[in-house]
Amino acid sequence: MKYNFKEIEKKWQDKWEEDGVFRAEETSDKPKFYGLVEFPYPSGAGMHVGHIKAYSGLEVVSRKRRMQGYNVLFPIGFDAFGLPAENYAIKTNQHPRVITDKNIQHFSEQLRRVGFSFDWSRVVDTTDENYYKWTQWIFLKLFDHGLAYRDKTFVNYCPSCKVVLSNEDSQGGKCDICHSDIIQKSKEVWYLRITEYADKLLDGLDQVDFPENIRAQEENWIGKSRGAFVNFKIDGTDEDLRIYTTRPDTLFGVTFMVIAPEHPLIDNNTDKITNMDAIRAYREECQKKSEFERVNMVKDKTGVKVEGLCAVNPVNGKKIPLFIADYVMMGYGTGAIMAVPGHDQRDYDFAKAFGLDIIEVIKGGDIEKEAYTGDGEMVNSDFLNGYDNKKDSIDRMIQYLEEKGIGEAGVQYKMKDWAFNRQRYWGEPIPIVHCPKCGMVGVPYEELPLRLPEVENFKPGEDGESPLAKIESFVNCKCPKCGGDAKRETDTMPQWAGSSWYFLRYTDPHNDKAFADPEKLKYWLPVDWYNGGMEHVTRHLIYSRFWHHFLYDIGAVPTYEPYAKRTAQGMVLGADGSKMSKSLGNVVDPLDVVEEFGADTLRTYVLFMGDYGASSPWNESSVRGCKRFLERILRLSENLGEKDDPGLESKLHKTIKKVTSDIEEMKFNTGIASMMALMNDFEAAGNVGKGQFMDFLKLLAPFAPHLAEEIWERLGGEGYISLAPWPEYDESKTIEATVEISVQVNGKPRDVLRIAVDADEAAASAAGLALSKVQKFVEGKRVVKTIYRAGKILNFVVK
RNA sequence: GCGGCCGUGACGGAAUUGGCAGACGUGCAGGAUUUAGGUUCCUGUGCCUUACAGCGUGUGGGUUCAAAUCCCACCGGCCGCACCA
Repeated sequence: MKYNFKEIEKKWQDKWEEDGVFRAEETSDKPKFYGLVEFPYPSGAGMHVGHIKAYSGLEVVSRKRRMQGYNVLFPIGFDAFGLPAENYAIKTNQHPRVITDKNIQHFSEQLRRVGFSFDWSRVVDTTDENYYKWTQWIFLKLFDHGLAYRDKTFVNYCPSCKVVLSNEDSQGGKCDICHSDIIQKSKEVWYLRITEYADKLLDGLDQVDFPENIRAQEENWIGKSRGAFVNFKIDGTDEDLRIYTTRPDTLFGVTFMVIAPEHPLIDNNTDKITNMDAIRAYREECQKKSEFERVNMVKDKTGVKVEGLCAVNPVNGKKIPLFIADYVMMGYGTGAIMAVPGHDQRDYDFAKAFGLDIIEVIKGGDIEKEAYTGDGEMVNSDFLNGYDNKKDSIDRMIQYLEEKGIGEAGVQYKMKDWAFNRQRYWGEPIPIVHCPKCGMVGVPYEELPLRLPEVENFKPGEDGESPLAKIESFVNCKCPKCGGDAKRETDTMPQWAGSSWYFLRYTDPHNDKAFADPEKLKYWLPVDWYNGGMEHVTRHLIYSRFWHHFLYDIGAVPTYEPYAKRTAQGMVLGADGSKMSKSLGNVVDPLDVVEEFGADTLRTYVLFMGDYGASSPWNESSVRGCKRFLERILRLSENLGEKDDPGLESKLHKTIKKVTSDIEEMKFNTGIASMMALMNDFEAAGNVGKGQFMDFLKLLAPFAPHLAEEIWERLGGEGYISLAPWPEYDESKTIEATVEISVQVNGKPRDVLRIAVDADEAAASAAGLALSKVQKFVEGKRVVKTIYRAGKILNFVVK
């Protein structure tokens, strides 16, 4: 019979839907499995084959777990707030709601046609007011606990999108949405105090199963360092210049100090500084430079000496010059450093450029040539002389600083507080009222959701002002506290708000009394396995862990960490090996593949194409190869024997074992390969039993479920194969009675020997020596040693 | 600079407690069936060879009976962060 995948796929998708086959059970005695994939942003472009690969991994795991008797929650939803929909709305003069609904519908249809086993009764949409009500609720909780605040500082601003971006959203100085250059702008915006959770976010990594690269990337992003704060006196003033250093051991090597161009020390001492003109000129230069040149990472050190002020090294009373330079950032530490040119390459470069002293305080390098950043014995360092810099000197120095009251141990983080705002329409309104009398007041919880008002024009204001600011009926309100006239906050939340807690909502998506029933949270959490993209590690993943830790602290969720295990899929590249993009014209539309080859082929191919965690290029011939595999299965199903072939028994059991473990390890490619190999054996044997074949079919079911259901039904299988018990393997049957082992002479393979797995050395050795190909190399020589590993190898060492 | 990782046929990729390198798929070559084939089936396919042998996992060393796998040095590539004090 012809492989009519269109008919088969439609038929089973409809049946699954009708019977609610993939609905998670509310109460169950089964063990639970919560598998989570990153819900998509429903763009106008529709789904990408990358989405298919991203979801197929846990799709297969979830299907297998169902067959293994788990109560599985495998949900899907839509992260639908965001700029693309809004920009499209502006362009086409439609409401973002209309566009978003259309896109969600389109995405849902595509996902259904691939046959994903999502529980469609639990779909969440972050733009639904019944959902964002709770996003606002969590924000208010953060606000009530002092973790949401406003501050006027320099912010990352995208002039093209006209929005303020967080550090996470402007990595590399580029806007994450449109890739324009980011500029620094002084503006008062909302922040979430994620830095308060830096240590908890680090500690939590010890409780979860994250791969090393993800863990390292998060640690790196949080960027914790240990060191000391030291106060340097500014000569002739009563001001202290406070610095942070990770190298208090080198304090005797300080020969100058550098502060960031924006450092307030300058503005506080304009009367004493004698070269303010030069300093102002340099400050301007730096502001202009930051956009273009900082991306290119200029190595040349520039700066200006601050004339009229000088600093005093607190450990030896030496007067040292002070500079402003843009290699020191206002945003890290205290915006000021002690410069140790002998042992820091940047300070060294600066010292060379400005002709400053370089003192060696650690032996081991040649400071005539370059800074020595290694470890060694202290010199020129008074009470530290002779000690090891690392082992003893850091602690001794910190102790000294603390005793004298001139400094103390401290830690710093690279991570900054989360700039939490967008000056746009299509986002959750921030539920805060600005009252002239009471200050910032949260919208009362019972008044949530604070709905997005209808507006005529979604365009943002020229100076980064939200479109909501123009809606007087929205802006003007009464203060919830005092009842007086007040104004609403008009910024909306960033894209990442809704996704920071969506996995909680899936446990109880229709609850209108709470974001989820505590009992249901207790049952389903933590997410057992979360798969998503590497690009979200320093954004969504860290943000949602932060929210979850906070919710845990206020008793709103039962687990400290939200995700027990995290994995990441690799990208699907274009056939030319480059990233799929419209401009390169190498984009593959998953629906085209479904039309031409079928959903089962697509699903099998995206998992077969390579290592799941790695990127690999699309290859249509290989897609065809996967389809051939499925066709062969269908053909063989029409030609089965009633009795099982005993010769295939061990091959079948080996394959069951392999596929069972490969799915858990996300080694889908080798799992599929082993099923292909079994099919080859089946065809070669020619008399596969129906029972054997049906076991094989169950292995196939998570990958190609439509075809598996169809054949299952034709063969008289009971119920849905999707819910049939996963085949068990018998360990004893995976071991064949005889094996082929390599027979080597001096480590070189010379022949193979079929022998009983448990043959002893004497028997193996005798049989091995009898082989003519082995004889040839042993003849006339003396066997000095025989190495035999049962079932693996036989090696004769001869002389 | 810091952190994570990789280097295997024409291609995607297997093989990692060290034990027959190249599973599986693609591609290619030859053959069969077919009016025809982006069908199906069979055979072959790391390199050099008629064969035997020899050589082969980025390069050079090392450990070992045995190395794609472990160690050292180097070369090349990918990803993330980055003048982070």
